[in-house]
Order: sequence, then C-alpha cells, then structure tokens
Amino acid sequence: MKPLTIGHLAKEAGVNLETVRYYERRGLLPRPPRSASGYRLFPADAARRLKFIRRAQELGFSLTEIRELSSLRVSRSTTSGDIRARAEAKIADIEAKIKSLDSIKKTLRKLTRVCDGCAPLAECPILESLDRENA
Amino acid sequence: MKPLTIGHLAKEAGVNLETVRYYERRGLLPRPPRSASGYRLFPADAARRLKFIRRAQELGFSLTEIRELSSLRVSRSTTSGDIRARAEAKIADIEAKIKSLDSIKKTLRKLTRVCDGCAPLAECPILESLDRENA
DNA sequence: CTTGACCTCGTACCATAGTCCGGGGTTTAG
DNA sequence: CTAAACCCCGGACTATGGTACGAGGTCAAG
Repeated sequence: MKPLTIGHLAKEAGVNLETVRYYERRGLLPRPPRSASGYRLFPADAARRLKFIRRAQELGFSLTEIRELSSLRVSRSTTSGDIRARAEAKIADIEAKIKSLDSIKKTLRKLTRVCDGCAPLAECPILESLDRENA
Repeated sequence: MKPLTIGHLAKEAGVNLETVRYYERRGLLPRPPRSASGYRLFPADAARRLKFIRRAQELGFSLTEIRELSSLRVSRSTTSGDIRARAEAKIADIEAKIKSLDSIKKTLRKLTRVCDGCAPLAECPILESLDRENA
C-alpha cells in the first residue's frame, strides 16, 4: 500500500489531476499527508473514494450532497441518533430516485415492446407515455 | 384544456418562467403556437413535460440526454429498430443507476443498524463501507 | 384611457463543476 | 549534471444550466 502521487491517483481513478485538487479544496477528499518537498501522498484507497464521488454524481448528487453523504461516517460532535436520522433521510431520497428510474424504465420497456410490431419507418407511434406516465 | 400562458405554465410546473423559455431554446419543449400578439400558448400537458424534465435532471441526466430520451418518441427518419436499440441502451443506463443507488442504500441501511447500538457521541465507527463497498 | 400585470426579445449575469496556464521547485533517467 | 517528467500554487478560463434585466408591446379592470 505505498502512497500515490496525485498524478498516479488521478490516472488510476480516471479523473483529471486538477479535479483531485478541486475535490480536496471542496472537502470531498481529506487533505493527504505531504512529502518533505510538499508533494501530496495519497493512501491507496483514495482512488476508490474518487470513483464513489463520480458514481454519486452520475446519480444526480451535487458535490455538496456527496460531501454530506460521506460525512455520515466521520462526524464527531454529533450523536449517533443524529447520524441515523440523516442516513434515513438519505435513504428516503435514494428510494425516491429508484422509484423514478423504475417508472422511466417501465415506460421505455413498453416502448421497445410496441416497436417490435412496428413498420420500418416513422410509424412507431404515441410514445407520449414518456411524459404522460411519470407524474 | 384551454392553453396556458408561459407564466401560468411556469407556476403550475413550479419552475421559473425563464427556465421555460430556456428549455424551449434548448429543444426540450416543442415551440408552442402563439396568439395573434405573439404570446406563447402552451397545451395543458406541457406542465407534465416540465416536471418530467425536472425529475430526470435529479436522476443525473443532462438536458441533452433528456432531449434524447424524449426524442425516442418523435423521431422520424429513423427505423423503429433504431429507436428500439436506443431505448434499450437507455434502459441499460437506468438499470446501472438503480444498481448503484441500491448499493449506496444498502450501505446506509447497514449504517443505521450499527448506529442503533452505539454510544451517544462520536463512537459510531467505520462506515468506511461507503466507499469500500461500492466498487 | 390609463395603470398594473403580463408578455415579447436579446443580452448580461450567476453558480457549479471543473479545466487550463504558467512560473516555479523536485525527482528520476541517461 | 541536465533534461524530461512530475509536482506546487494561484488565478484565469470554460461549459452547463439557469436567472435577471430592461426596453418595449398587450390585456383586463376601474
């Protein structure tokens, strides 16, 4: 588990080097220890953290929300009941997202089934469902 | 089903009026018919469309992706097989998102269970799982 | 027939999330 | 020992997704 320089970390996680610095500034990555000459030395698992951030972003969480999500583990100065409540709120958020995704998915599924029986060109009709169903 | 002016539509959908114009420019809303004096007259269901756009955004889709998603219905000049393939690709995207959300949710669930048995203060430990599990 | 609330348009401005630049020091390979 | 490749930092720049502004036209009520 030798420490990574910022360049290696960035490459491993598949992000821009500047993005790593940016996340550090924004508090999404703990500031890593430095070498004698000032180079950042990241623990090997920092890459996993970066990937988590990326995935969470794709799921519609802002960097601020992701920081909150991550801080559910480190927080001193809060009671565990408090953490629990915040975790439950996040779970509810997530369940709502899953529900929305499911309903869009169902609509798309229906769409592919309809298309199966369609004429080659632009006949494939009334996929109005897309905005009609997901209310 | 009397048509809505932009102001009423915006209010009903809970978005800023300028946002409606913006979405129209970006091609996310069809340009509506106009009154003699040039006012936009939106069909009543435009509000549903706006809400769909908002929901899709919260799920991590960009406006461009949302336009693609919606265009799965209107597209002339493509075969239905083509539409079908694109719909299936979107379904796969969505399933991946659901999986990620599920894994984050599971982690948070575990967290609340651990917390239940925790001391009041900052003892609540090692929720490392957050980035450790979702690889 | 004017006042206020609404609409038109174009343009300017804002926040978020990066990304790039450039002057400087460091480290490594030849 | 020097050149290439890497790192530092601050600050400027970009793209996306809006939001605000202002000059002007419209519409409904008193």
